[in-house]
Parts: sequence; C-alpha cells; structure tokens
Amino acid sequence: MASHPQMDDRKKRILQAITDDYINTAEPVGSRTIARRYNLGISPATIRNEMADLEESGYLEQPHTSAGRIPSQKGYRFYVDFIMKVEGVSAEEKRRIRRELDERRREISLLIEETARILAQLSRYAAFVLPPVSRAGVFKRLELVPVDDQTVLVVLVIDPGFVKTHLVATGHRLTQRQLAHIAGFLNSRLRNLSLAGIGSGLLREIRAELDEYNSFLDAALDAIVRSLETRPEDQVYTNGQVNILEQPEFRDVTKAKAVLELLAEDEAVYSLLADTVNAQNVKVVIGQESAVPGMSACSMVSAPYEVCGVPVGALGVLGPTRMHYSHVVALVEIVAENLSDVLTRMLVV
Amino acid sequence: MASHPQMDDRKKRILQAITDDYINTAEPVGSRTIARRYNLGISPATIRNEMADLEESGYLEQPHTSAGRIPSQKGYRFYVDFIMKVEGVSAEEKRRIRRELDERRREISLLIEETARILAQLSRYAAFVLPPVSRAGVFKRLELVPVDDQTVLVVLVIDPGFVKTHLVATGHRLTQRQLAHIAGFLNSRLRNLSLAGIGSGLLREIRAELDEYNSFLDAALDAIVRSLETRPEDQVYTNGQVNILEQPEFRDVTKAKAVLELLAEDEAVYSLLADTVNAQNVKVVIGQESAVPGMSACSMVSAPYEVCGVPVGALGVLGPTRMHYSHVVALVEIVAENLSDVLTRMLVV
DNA sequence: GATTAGCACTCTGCTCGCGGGAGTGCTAAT
DNA sequence: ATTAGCACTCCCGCGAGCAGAGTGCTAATC
Repeated sequence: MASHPQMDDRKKRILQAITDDYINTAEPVGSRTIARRYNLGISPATIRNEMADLEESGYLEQPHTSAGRIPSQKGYRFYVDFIMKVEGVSAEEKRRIRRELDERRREISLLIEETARILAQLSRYAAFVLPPVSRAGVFKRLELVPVDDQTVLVVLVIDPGFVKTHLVATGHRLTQRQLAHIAGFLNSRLRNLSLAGIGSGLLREIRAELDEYNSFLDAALDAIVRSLETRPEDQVYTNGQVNILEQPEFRDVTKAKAVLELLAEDEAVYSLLADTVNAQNVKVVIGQESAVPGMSACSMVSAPYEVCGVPVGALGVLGPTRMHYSHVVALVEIVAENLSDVLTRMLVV
Repeated sequence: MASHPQMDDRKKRILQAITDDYINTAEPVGSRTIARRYNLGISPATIRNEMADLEESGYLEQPHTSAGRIPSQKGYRFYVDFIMKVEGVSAEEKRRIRRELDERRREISLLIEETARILAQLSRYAAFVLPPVSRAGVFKRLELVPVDDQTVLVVLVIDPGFVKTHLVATGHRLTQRQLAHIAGFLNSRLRNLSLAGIGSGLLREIRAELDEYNSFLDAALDAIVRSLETRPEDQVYTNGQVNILEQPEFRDVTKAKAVLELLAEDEAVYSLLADTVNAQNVKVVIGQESAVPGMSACSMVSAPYEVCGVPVGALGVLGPTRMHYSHVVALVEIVAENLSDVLTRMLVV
C-alpha cells in the first residue's frame, strides 16, 4: 500500500462503500446513500468532506456537479489491490464447474469450448480461453497417413498428450514406403526435442538433407515442414459476447458495437490474453490500463492455466469497468485451476 | 403470379418504388417522395390512391396514420418473387470471392470459415455456413493411429476426400497388432458403404461380432464405433454478427440482443439452415415465415452448395426484413457456386 | 371515367420552459 | 473534528407548442 499516503482507514471504507454500491446499481452514489446504507457511524456531511478529498486525490470522479461520485480508474485499481476481499465462489458453482469440466471429453477443443461457456455463464460477462499452445511440449512422434493419391494426413504427437493433425496435398503420388521413409527420418531427427527448440534453422537443415536424399519429394516435404510450425495466432474460444449487452453502460449501440467488434477479432482477443500465459496468478486490467483502444470502458480479469505445472494457456473475462471484481477474480481463479487439473489428468493419462 | 389478382402493372411499379426506397432509407415512404424520386408519370394523388389499394390488399402497411407506407411481409414476398431483378454482383466482388476462396487452403474448416467471412463482409449482414456433412459420402478407409498407451487417433477417410479424426481413450493398452486387426476388420465390413447407409443396426451387428471375436476390447471398440457416428449438430461457422448492429431497426439494444443471442446458438442457426441443404437454389425466408421466434424482424437468404453435384452443405445471410434482397440473393448464389467449385476441385483432386 | 389539385386533418418529433429531486459545498454551531 | 442547515447547481421528466410530412376526401379537369 505504498504510494497511497492520502489513504487512511476511514477513506478506505468510504471508497469501498462507494465502489460496492456503484458496482451493484450503476448509479453515481451520494453521501446520503452511503450514510443510510452502510453504517459507518458518520454523517453525510463528514462523508461529503472525505469524498471531496478522495476526488481531489483522484480516486473518485463526478459525472457532473451535483451528481454522486463514481470510482475513477485509479479508484478501481486501489479497490482491487487493497480493498476487496476475493469473494468465495459458492459451493454450488464450484460443483458445477467441476462437474461440467470433468465430463469425459475426448477432444481438447471441446473442453476448451466448454470452459469458455461456463466462464461466460457464471460471470455473466464475455469470456475467452486461449487453447493450450503446444510449444511447451516435446516432439514425440510423427505419422503420415495416406488419404488418397495426393493427400497425406500428418499426425503430430506431442508430449504431454496433444495431437495435431494437418491435411497436406503433396502434389505427388507417394508410395507407402516413401512415406514411411520420410516419417522415419523426421522422427529420428526430431524425437524428444522441445517444440520451442525446433527453430526454422533446424528445419531448414533437415530440409536440405532430405532434398539431397530424394529431391523429388520437395513439395511434399515443404508441406510437412510447414505443418510443423505452430501458429501462435491460433483460434481463440470466445463465449457470452452478448452478455455485455445487458450492462447499462452499453445501452448505447455504438458503444456496444465497438466492444463486440473487438471481441469478434481473434487477433485482438489473442493480444489481450497473450502475456497472461506467463503471468503469476490472476491479473486485472482496468479500463485504459490496456493499450487496446476500445477497451477504455472495459476491464479484463485473466489467469494462466497449466499442464503439469507448466503454463500452456490463459483464460479471462471481459466486462465493463464497473465489474463485479471480487466475484470474477475468484471465478477466473477457480476455473483456471480446474482446467489445469482436468487437462493434466487428461494428457498424462 | 397467380393468386395476386389485385396486382396490375402500375401497382407493381409503385410497390417496387416503395420497397426499393424503404430498403435504402429505412424511412416510411410517402406518395410525394415516390412522385419526385421515381418518375412514374403520375401525380402524388394517384399514387396515394394506389397505395390505399395496396394497403387494403395487404402488401403495404402504415406505422401510424399520416406516416408513409412500408412493405408488409406479404409485400416483401411479392417483391422477392415477382418484382426484383437479381442484381449482378460487381466484377470486383466476383474476383474477390474467387480469389479469396481459391487461395490454397489445406483444411476444409479454414475454407468454410473464410467463406463465412467473405459472405459477411460483402453483404454487411450476418453470415453463416454449414460445413459439408459427410453423410453424403462413402466410407473409404479407417486408420487407427496409436498416440500413447491408452489413446488412439481414429482417422476416417471418406470419399470424396473428407477426413475426420477423433481422439479416443481406449481404457486398455492395445498393441499395434490388435489395432491393425480391428481396423482391418472394420474396413472389410464397411468399405464403400455410404455413410448414410451405415445405420446403428449394422454397427450393432458389427459390434456383436467383434465382441465375440475378442471380448476384452469392449471399451475400445465402443469408442471407435461411436466415433463413426456423424453428429449432425456439428459446428456452424458464423461471421459478421456485429454487422446487424449497424441496421437502424436494431438501434434498440433489447432487439439486437434477441437476434444476437439467436445467432450465438449453434443449434438455432443449424435449424435455420438445415433444410436448405436439400433445397433447389436460393431460398428466401421473410420475417415470421420462419417459425423460429425472434426471427420476426429478420429475413434469411440461403442456398445449398455441393460437391460433385451432390448437395453437402448450406450457407446463408441473415439481416433485417428490410434487406437488400436483390444484392444478397445474387451474392449468396455466387458464393455457393464458388464454394461448390473449390470444394469439388479440392476433394476429388 | 380516370387523374389531379387543393385543402383540412392527423400524427410525429423537436424544442423550450418549468418544477422536483438529488446532491454538493460552505458556514456556523456543537 | 464533526455535524446540522442552507443555498445553489444540475439532471431529468413532463407537457405545451410548433413545424413538417403525409394522408383522405372532394371537386375540378382532361
């Protein structure tokens, strides 16, 4: 709580009351309301004085003279960092999260999708999940399954248990033996390398070798090599975008549109979440703290999740700045934990 | 044009003018406007008389006394069926569609996604595409690729060229030989059967046989057999939902929310498009002609697409009832054609 | 007999002005 | 240091009034 010298205990309680109230009602809150609703044992006049101070030091703002106060960005920040108690997620909700993530899923993408759905439903805001990025894993095996004359299915097995498949047009007819050859060669060169370590250098090298070895495979090889490259801008799973239309701050369609457009762009959402993957624990970004334009009226709560203790992805919730932080933080935390568990169990068998 | 006895040529031209104008301006249109903007060679007074007739026979309605007229659902229907000329898609747009769909795509899902994107961008409404359903195809081959001790990747090759992969937890350790055995057996029984023909009856039969043959494979088999079943409620690719917020009829957030919620539900969108797959050519559904509640303010233009002349999927555009039908119909038509072409070339090599 | 000009009428949307209500800041009393 | 009291400010909702657009009807015109 360094660098907040103006904050004594009473100011803290008043800021808390104002923020809590505003989060619930979306209406600027006045001294009278506070005195009535939260019994702090002081009169409206005193509260008014404190409020004036809090406004002066930037924690509150006033939409117009003679309206109540609302928390400023700095106010929310202080609230999140030093005031709010992370609210327990109800046992009911906990069970639901557990149960719905636990259902036997055979495909990771379904699990991720489900996670986004739960998060959106329980938070009543928009939710998104960055699927596990396989760069954290280790190359285990590659299989080439012929599909028809000119098409091969590349199956990439990664440890822990991810599987990536790519359909590749070879442009040549390849015999079963030739495929086995290529697969064998690639396997011998790549086995047990971490995906992050398989740089373009090594790939180029391998390519040169194979070219020499059998130059007519060029096209096929090209395709296979390309399919090894992980695309970081992979899909993002979003859910509950429409929820934000329930928030009074987005009653104006043009504002809602700005945010919904942002959420519709995978790259934008990706860039919002990208550095959460390597964050410690839950991260809260309030309003314009995010550099992304169009986020100024929004806040984001996000957290990384892991497999076997290694962070592999992230998930988060986006809502108005006036967000129910204490609940959402707890929710994001617990969903991230559960997803980590389920994934870990699922992938390492 | 049977069953429209009240319609003479002049009424048709007036209905056309009103509909065109209303589609462009979203404002009820009055007799004066028509006389000025479309030179039909008749005076406002005459137009007023005709408009009264058109309202009487249900083609027009009046939001309130002394406002202009707007087309009713019946009016739009007549407009779409008998009046509008399908507007040529500009050469520029045609080239763009061709080019963007033509780019080497290796994965069908990417192609479908791209199709939805183009459709949304060019129509400026919401677009969706039902991916090709494999039931139309023929079982060609099944491969079982071991991923780790208890997991198998089932690769299902369908003719024409679709590939479906499913990750399956077997619950048992299976040797390479056992897998080869199962695959061989299933292949011998299923090869060249149409997927639609592989009913649960045949599957049960096969299962009994395999059970008998090697009963301890039960769990593994169960999973494999299940993965053969095609899920009709497969994913739907939607794009441009936010576009509808640009339409003045959805300036009211609650209306917008209703439609966006509908679009967010895959099943709902699926049910909208389901019977288009087997439709002839382009289909236009206006307002409450669709039974889906919440669609009353919307219209949908959709068309099937095919591979090798066999309909396999559908795509469509959803917008307000006041939709630019002539353009959208042309657009949907041409995108469907292009997708059919590209898919056919892509799948049959 | 169909078309049109003219006119009275209706309905919306906008602006304006006017309280009522909520909230503040200041001053003086406790 | 706290609080009661009071004057002041600003928003919001409401109704009146007015301009504009459009209609339907009637009577004149081609």
